[in-house]
Amino acid sequence: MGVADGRDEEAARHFIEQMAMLFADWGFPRMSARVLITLMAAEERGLTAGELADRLAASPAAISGAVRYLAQVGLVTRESVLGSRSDLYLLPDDAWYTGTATKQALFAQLIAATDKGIGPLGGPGTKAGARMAEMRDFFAFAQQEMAGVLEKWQALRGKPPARS
Amino acid sequence: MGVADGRDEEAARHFIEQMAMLFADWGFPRMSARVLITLMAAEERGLTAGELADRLAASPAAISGAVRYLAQVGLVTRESVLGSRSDLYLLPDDAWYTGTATKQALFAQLIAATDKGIGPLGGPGTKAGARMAEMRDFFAFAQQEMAGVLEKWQALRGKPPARS
DNA sequence: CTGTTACTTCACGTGTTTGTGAAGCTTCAT
DNA sequence: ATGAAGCTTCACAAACACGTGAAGTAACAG
Repeated sequence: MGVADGRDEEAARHFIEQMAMLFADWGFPRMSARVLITLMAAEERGLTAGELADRLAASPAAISGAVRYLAQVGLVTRESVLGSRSDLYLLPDDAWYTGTATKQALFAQLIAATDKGIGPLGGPGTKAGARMAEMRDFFAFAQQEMAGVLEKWQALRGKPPARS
Repeated sequence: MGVADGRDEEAARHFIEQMAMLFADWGFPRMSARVLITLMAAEERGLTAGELADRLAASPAAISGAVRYLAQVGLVTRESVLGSRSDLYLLPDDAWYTGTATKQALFAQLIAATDKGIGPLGGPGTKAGARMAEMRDFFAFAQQEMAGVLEKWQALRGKPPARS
């Protein structure tokens, strides 16, 4: 096959920017999103900060900040290269799992907050209280189900390969 | 029962602001989030724009904008009151279902974009292409599972009540 | 030890998002 | 008709996030 087996740098750039902006809508800082997608779109195993700056035509400062955020939420890993001061940044294998799991924390916050609100609103007997209780239940349900979905995915895709 | 059966306006206010900001993190415009939670926390069946402006100490303009957004994404309904120029804004019964379903559209966009990217990156045979393909599969899987979760919720909670 | 490379941190300029005040419409009351 | 209440729209001001340039710091090379 292989109609499209030469990489089209021009199109790749455009694609990266598109995807990155989609992730930005999803809540990522813009440059972090760009770095994330650039790593994903790289043939290399990982990229250095300098390479990222090059490919994105961005300042080292911007890369630094972007990478810090990504590392914090576990979507990027640092690997120091011997004999060079450049670290290599790479995506963890379970990037999507991690990314989604991170969102789970927000759910937990929401559930906890909702629960605390029922009292001040007059208790579960009031309309307001009842609405809050239902919301809490919905999100608790969703959270639990999501966890199940992630497990299912790992079972389907995450396990089989395991090649060294 | 009834330890907390008087509504504590002070605490309620604080709670509303807290929750609203959580929803804002989730992607809502701030004022829209506040309106949403205020409606949820109200004993009344619905509130007018004026009442919302009062309770939130915000300008009518802000309410107007906030409500427009919420109506657009289906999280609020307008009901005109006879003999008054004020419309009543209320939450649809399936607010959470709707809200979550709305997010599904973003997933679809992401999946489509990812799929389009595989070609420019050199096809599914390349590392980059393979990564994109896996990402597409992950989100497609998640999307499908989420739909199942919503159905399950409706079966559990949505159906039973149906009191007039 | 000195120089160079590569990243990080800091202070600033820019653009976007938010909410306000004022003016304009529309609908009900007189 | 005329008045008035209630939204909505518009133009602007404040707050914030973003990314750049310049200065600082650390690590390897000679």
